Amino acid sequence: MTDTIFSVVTVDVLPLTYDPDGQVVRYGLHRRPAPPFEGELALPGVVVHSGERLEAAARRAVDKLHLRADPVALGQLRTFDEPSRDPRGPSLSVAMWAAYPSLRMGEDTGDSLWPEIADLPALAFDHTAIVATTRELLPALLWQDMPFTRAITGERFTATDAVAITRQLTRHDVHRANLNRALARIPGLAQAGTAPAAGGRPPKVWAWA
Amino acid sequence: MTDTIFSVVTVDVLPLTYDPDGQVVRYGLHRRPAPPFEGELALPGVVVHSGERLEAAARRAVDKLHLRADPVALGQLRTFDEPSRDPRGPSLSVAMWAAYPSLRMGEDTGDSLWPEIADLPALAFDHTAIVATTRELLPALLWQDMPFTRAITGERFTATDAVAITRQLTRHDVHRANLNRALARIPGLAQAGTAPAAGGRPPKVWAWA
DNA sequence: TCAAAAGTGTTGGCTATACACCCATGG
DNA sequence: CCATGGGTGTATAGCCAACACTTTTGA
Repeated sequence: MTDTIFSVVTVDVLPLTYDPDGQVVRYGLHRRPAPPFEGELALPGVVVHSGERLEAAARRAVDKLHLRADPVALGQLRTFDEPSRDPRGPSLSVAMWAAYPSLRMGEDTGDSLWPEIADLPALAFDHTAIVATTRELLPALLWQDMPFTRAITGERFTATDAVAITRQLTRHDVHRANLNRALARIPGLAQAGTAPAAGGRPPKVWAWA
Repeated sequence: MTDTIFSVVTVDVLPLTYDPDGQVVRYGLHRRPAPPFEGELALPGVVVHSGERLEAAARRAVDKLHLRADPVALGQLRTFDEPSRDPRGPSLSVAMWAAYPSLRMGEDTGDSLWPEIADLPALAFDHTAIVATTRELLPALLWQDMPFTRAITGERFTATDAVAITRQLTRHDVHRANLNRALARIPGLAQAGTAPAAGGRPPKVWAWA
């Protein structure tokens, strides 16, 4: 083996989900069961097998979260190449997003951890930097990349959900009225009645075609 | 060697340059000197060494163009993972852009080929698809990603150059007046007199800080 | 009937677009 | 002094942010 010619490539996944109860966008972590960084928090990642598709590797990676649910959609973010990112030796890491249907925290999430997207604890490897960098890419995807958006929102969502998702991913406020008008211009999105509300006017429901 | 754990990773580079004489944006190709695809046109690419930075690999790759000039700036585009993209076996390819100062065609380009960005001949490997996909990412970089933009335009450029670059990268028309106003709002860009013209009013010169 | 939550309407400002017109140069 | 190419000004439309106001529900 000419060891300079073969590389270790990992896929590190940013699992995302929107929790409509708390109206919070969260990302998934697990505690590493083995060295290096045993016991520390990390994004789910695997070494990519030769010939394996990145999406297939990402699906293997998220198995580490031990969820019953599967990601609805996956996509590429960017590739990290800092040679010292893994103490075991040089590796490349392709960062990908994986959007899940809404998960009931605790009940559906097992031993995985789901901090809010605004929170960033210290993580294993260079995962703190990966989260910091890649979550800045998400505003460009929301309401622009439809597979991503549709997977995050789910098939039906209220205008209030849309406001919450937008505010958390873009980190600045949106006005409900203006967002509703923006949603009306998105092809494939249509109004579908209203949703029951707790103590207020029932919000508009948007549904994907 | 556990052959499923190590991957072949290549960097394939989209070398870009703006030719102010013809006012054309071009990308660089070379004829492959060896199998596979011997004699066919291809993007310059190399196998990434273990522990090598992607930018370093990209700089090695563009050596295949045999240019005297070096790229002014480089950046990542996306990663291609189709397993059959190379007949020698599965590999990943990280596509990167590399922006060159303006090159006099023929004189500065040696045996490399520089088609206009709108042209896409049949290329070796999956390079036709790589060019087709990645050139769609360039409109998002122009006038947004300053290292990219500055490297493409060079330190000084006329308003006419700006129109030509924009039209070719975005594939739709811009009006000179409006583009000039947009440029005026870009931090770091300032007017710097005018350039000699051939048979018309001398165009405004823009210069980077 | 009130508070809470959300929809609707309206305004002002900004940006984009298109066009008309004016200006500087070379021949 | 004319053709050429480029700058400048302006009108219009569209979009966006902000805010006031109205509507719908549950208590």
